[in-house]
Amino acid sequence: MTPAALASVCYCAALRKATRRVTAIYDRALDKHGISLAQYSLLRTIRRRGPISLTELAAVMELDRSTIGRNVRVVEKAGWVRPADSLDQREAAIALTENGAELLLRAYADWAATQDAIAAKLGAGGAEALLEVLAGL
Amino acid sequence: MTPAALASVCYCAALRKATRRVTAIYDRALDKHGISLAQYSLLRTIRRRGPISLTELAAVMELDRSTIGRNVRVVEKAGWVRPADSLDQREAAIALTENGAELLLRAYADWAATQDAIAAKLGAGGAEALLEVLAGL
DNA sequence: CTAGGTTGCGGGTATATGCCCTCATAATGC
DNA sequence: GCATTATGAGGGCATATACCCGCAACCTAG
Repeated sequence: MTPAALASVCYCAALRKATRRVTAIYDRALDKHGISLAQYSLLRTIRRRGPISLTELAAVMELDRSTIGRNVRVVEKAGWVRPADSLDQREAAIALTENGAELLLRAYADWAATQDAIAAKLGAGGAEALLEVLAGL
Repeated sequence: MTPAALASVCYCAALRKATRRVTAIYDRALDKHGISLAQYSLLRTIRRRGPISLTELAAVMELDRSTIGRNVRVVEKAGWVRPADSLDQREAAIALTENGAELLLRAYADWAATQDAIAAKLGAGGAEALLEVLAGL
């Protein structure tokens, strides 16, 4: 049997299914703050990388530039992100607002609790192992 | 340090990023057949589960019913899927067409090669381990 | 200092995804 | 047998995602 025949389960389909499942868990935990996991992740990245251009943000998050543009538009409309100054007139640099920073603080406990729940489900060492495997993909 | 503080990397964000990356790899491999990984996976499930209702298909794939409805509409328009008979008048049962079955056969080699490439990247035992971990999520 | 290439974004288009509401059909209780 | 409940789809709405194209601003050769 070839390896592929052995693995009749598609790695990609399995990844996608697990991602949907896990995303739903985080989304439910963050729902009371009016934010999705994708948005929480976006804001966290913006907080860490300070004022940042859309292109650089896209590179960091490995998302298409246009995707970043649209996603940022949503959190900007919500008041969590604002345009930031930039020397390059082409650049649309953005930064976290006070409201955005406060939201991240408010939501942190729920995010962390979910992290712990996932880690517990993965068992001892499983969480680190998962992150390592995912990073290798 | 709490477990959450240790794991400053969000499991969900890591999963989502890896899934985007891997999906892009499969999508590129399947592109010459005019099909995406998501569609390939959908067709494969329809082939295996024979004529099936949208609700059952949604349950099997763990997707929202409305999502399945839309995704099926796309592959149906492409001629890979057709409506099937059903006793329940409410049900929209569907089945693979000849074209759909042939497409799956044509695309198989490229899918399998991608599977092997991913397995190689994961190393010995890594692939099985990944599937096991994902199934546990 | 201008011409041409480069880079940064936005918009158009399409799929993928989920939630909610509505409608039609089935099943069930009385 | 009819009223109520349950089930199956579909449509509206919103976000997430990618690709391509065009425009504007930069930058660099000459």
